[in-house]
Amino acid sequence: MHGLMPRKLARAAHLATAPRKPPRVRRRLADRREQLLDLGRALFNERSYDEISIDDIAAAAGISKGLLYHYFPSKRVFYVEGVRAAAAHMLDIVEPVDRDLPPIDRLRVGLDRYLDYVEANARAYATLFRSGMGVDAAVSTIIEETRERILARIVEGLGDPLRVIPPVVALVLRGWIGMVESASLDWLERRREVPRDILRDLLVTSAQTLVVAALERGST
Amino acid sequence: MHGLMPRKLARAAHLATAPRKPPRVRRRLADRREQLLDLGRALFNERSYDEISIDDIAAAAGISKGLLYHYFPSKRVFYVEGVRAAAAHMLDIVEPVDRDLPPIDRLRVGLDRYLDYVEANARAYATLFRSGMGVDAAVSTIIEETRERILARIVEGLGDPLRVIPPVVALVLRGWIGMVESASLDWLERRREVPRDILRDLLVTSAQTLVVAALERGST
DNA sequence: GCGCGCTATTGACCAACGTTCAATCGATGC
DNA sequence: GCATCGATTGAACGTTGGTCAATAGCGCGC
Repeated sequence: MHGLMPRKLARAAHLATAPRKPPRVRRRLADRREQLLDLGRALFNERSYDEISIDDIAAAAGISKGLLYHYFPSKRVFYVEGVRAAAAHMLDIVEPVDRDLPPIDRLRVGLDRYLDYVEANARAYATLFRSGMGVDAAVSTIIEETRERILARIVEGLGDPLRVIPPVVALVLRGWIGMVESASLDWLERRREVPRDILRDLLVTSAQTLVVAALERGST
Repeated sequence: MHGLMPRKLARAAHLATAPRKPPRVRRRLADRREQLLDLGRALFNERSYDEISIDDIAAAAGISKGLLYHYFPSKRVFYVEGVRAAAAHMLDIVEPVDRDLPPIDRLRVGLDRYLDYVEANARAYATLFRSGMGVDAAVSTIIEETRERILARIVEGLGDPLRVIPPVVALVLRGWIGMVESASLDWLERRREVPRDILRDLLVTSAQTLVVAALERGST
């Protein structure tokens, strides 16, 4: 597919009749970066990391392969940056829960927002959070940090009764987050069997019960 | 390291004095396959899928690159096959729980075995089960099947009281498995803070509490 | 309005990778 | 000993991630 036309001839043809080469479009740095990240998120939602080539990305973005390396030092970094953006996006959606609500209600509202996100970004959620981990250690780090931030919010919401969180409680809460994640993924495929409200309430009461159980077991 | 000696000379020398070209070693098919899978498991425990090249594997095994394709049709299949073996291995270790024990004890013993496995194969567990998912859809399938088989055993162990498992209970149990997995991974890095027995008991009582809560919420 | 510098953008290039295949060598049965 | 079968090799190929010098669009000073 390469040598159909001798070099000189090709160049001559180009200069003579101008075979409709699409004009260069210049963009601001931040613009392009964001456009590329958005595109990356879209692409990586449909196929996995190594099923998508740099050429695919460049073609889909309508730019040359080399330009990608002007914005990202490597494909890995590009991917990781996309994951980071997605994680931040999720945290943004789940974030703003009224500080005045009682702890349980805060948890319930937070979980509702979380499920909103999961439903709206089903594939993104599944591929980025569940499937992305193997690609790069940095991705695991991002996911762990995201979990830790969620944990921090919950603990903060727990508020008064516990000045210092015993390690057992932290452990159980981390486990609970894992439970939320896998139950959500599961629920995505079985939405017909279990209504969303039930799932949400179940997760809330699970958190309560688990913390209580942990306190009984762990502190004594 | 290759061109120190002109070709013809090298060949002549070979015919004359035999410059110690390592002799071919022939192996039975099953042997080699197993050897290669073991090696793969070892390698993939240390570095991720695309950090390890076919050449690396071949070199580590002391065979030529081409031979790998005599046993496995592709690198992906090779990797997936390794994951499958690891999953089977885990199920084998956790499997044989006395059928006569009361449900709770069965769960406790099973969890103990599970933690045995997790401790013994820490890195393998983390990389294969946590990080492997992104590489191939087949890996996700394997992991899901493994979870489903564990779930089936637990449900079977639940025994009499429930003839038919309500979807809510199944959902919660799947969530619980997710909790076990992430709590285990977490615990691996915090073993000093939380003793193993506490974790195990915590998970057992979690299961109990969760099922009870699910039955209360879901059936009514 | 004009050139000039800055940099976004390109396309050709490279090394490395996964994969294929004809040729070879070793053991095994006759 | 010889033929046969299959394990084993090494060279080759197409594709991929990544590099680089050259180019062309844009904003700035004049």
